[in-house]
Amino acid sequence: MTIEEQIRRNLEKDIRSGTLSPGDRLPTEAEISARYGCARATVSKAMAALTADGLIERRKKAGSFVALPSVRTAVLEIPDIAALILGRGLSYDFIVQEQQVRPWQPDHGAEAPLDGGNGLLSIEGLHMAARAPFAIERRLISLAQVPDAATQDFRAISPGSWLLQKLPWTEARHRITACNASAAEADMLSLPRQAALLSVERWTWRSQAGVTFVRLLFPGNRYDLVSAFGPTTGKRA
Amino acid sequence: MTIEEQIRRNLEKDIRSGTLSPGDRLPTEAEISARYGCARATVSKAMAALTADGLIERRKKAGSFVALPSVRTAVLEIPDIAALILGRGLSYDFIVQEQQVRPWQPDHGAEAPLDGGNGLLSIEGLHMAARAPFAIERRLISLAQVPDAATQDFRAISPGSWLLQKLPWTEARHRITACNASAAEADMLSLPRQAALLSVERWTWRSQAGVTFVRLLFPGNRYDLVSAFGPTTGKRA
DNA sequence: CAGTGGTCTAGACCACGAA
DNA sequence: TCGTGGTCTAGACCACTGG
Repeated sequence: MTIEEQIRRNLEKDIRSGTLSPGDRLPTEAEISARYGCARATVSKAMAALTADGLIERRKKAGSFVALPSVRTAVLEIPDIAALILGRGLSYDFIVQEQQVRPWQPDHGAEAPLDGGNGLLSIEGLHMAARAPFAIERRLISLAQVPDAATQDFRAISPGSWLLQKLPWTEARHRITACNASAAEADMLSLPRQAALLSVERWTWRSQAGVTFVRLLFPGNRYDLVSAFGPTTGKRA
Repeated sequence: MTIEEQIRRNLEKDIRSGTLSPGDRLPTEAEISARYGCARATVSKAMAALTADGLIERRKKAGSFVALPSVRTAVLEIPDIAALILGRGLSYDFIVQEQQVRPWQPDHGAEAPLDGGNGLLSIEGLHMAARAPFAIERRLISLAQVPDAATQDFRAISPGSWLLQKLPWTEARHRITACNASAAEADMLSLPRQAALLSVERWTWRSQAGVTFVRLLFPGNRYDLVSAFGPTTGKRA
């Protein structure tokens, strides 16, 4: 256990247990370094980590204080569907039901416009787990950003998996809602009419340019979004 | 702009833009410090930040490499409902519909058992926005962990808000699903039968002890969980 | 074995901002 | 003003692990 880790854990324990309450002042870096018999830089590193985690706030001249948790955050893991299904030991297939190039339309432009210069590839398909329908996918891909998509065969690999390896580092924004299945959607998923669906919408971009938009519809009771987390003040992404 | 920040941003730009691909080797700390004319500790700090953000992986003797993003994460903000509604400029009320102390039962014990030593306080209520129903809340509170809850009047303040200020630093786990409203739930929320509801379940604990479990039911189309985020390898909480 | 990151030191200077 | 955190330096030693 490094000295930095000792300092960080001791302070964190006092904060999480309530020994120190929001607003309480922590010792100065100089005081802590004296107590642990270490350099101030070591203390600084420990407290920087606590700041990054949103546990404390630091103000020059004033000192360090236990933060007031304002917004609770939950870190959801959004796995690639193919990987998720295969990870459960089930066979996976993606069935393309519609695939066509369309000119750009101000469809989902309000939230995060796609780069529509060369048109958009529109794909509708079905994710299958063990030959049974698992989720509906409706996707738009910017051909200006991903020209290769026009000639890619998405029967071999789902658009999500393909884009993930094609553009490894992207940023995204999610919107999660619930909706009732339309007649067609219910049929596709082998669900009763009006069944509750979990809708996950994702806008993805790279270097400020909109790359893809996708809406995934899951049977509401079959797919769980789960998170482990903690409260933060929202400092760190 | 600090030197550390320059180094971090330059590397991050190369990774996000694809100039550097997953698996590519980055320069050593010594090389970078020479190029920027700074101390190695400064480079180390910059690369430690990239590691924390999941952008790179570092192995002794081998070097630093662009990470392969495995799991996509989305950081959802889970606001306090009262704060959320008031923030929209609407009036907020919490209506308690049922409140009783019950002995511990192995209800939700499988996921994260509550500390049931002194029994559990069971609350069912309705969050109201502008006098209209907004969400159903069903909650269990451990009286062993929060004895004051037994005598608290939750007509003045919702259980969620009260617990938030009573136990500022807790940890939680969320589960998000969609379900069809039961007849009673539809009536409570003034929705048609079978309406799709967004269900947010939260287990909260503090210092390894289960504090509370809550299930919130929102009209699926009225409440959006939105996140801003990016891909990570899941290194940092 | 030897290169690499991980950690630490004892100092330094500076910018901020509360008193 | 001057205490505080923010940053940086030029070194050091060590642990790990790939070659």
